[in-house]
Amino acid sequence: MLLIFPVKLNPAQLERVANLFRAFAEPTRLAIIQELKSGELSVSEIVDQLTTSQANVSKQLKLLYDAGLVTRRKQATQVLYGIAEPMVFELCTLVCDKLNRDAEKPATLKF
Amino acid sequence: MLLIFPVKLNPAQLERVANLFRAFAEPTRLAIIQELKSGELSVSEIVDQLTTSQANVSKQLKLLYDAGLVTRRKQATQVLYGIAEPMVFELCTLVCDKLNRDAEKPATLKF
DNA sequence: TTACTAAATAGCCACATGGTTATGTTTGCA
DNA sequence: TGCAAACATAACCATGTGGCTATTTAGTAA
Repeated sequence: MLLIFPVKLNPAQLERVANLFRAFAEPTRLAIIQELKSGELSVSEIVDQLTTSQANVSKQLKLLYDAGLVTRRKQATQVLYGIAEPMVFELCTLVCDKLNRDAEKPATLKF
Repeated sequence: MLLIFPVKLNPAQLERVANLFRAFAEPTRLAIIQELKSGELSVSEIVDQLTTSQANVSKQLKLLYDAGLVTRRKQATQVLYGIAEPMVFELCTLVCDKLNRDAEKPATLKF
């Protein structure tokens, strides 16, 4: 049952696609992804870089993990997380490029 | 102020990126995008293809329009919408590819 | 004008979820 | 044992929003 976008996806398939996009649809999770860009980090290392609680970071990491976007690896008392899919960066780059194109257009064009 | 993902985005920039992803994070909006894949459609043509109300389709189209993802063009009494960004298809393709890769792995791998 | 169609908007509700605080659970070390 | 550190989880709250129905607005035709 291949999911090929040029072909119409059924509701269940659309739901799965939407769920994956939803993982990227929160600033905190994007911030976590950014931190993991240069390699694995422990939960507390991530917490130190963000401005939210440890509980929230763990919660969002679980969501990213369940979505298959990050890897999880125990090392002594720590848990190291990393990016599981290079696709993650492609997605973010595409979106950033789009936002940059928009920013180049003068907003006052509409009169 | 270029948004380059390899560089750390500030909170406001992350918010903008998240907002764009959020536009893709609902099955109904993805279904609309799917319908527009092969070209412009009027609102009622879209409504005919989906299983939701005209009011909801208009609402979601406005959201997509505000996000800069679709174009809007009046023609007589109708309003034609189309895809504004080829990037839209690239994003959906990347996500579908990822889901396909996941589907190929036997789910019973975890024991 | 009146009537009809197309689309947008308003108001409302139910649900999902990001964030918090508090508590568990596991591991390493004194 | 006991304690502390690192994460995970639970319970809760406030907010956002997808969807609905009802209404409004705009364009067309009679």
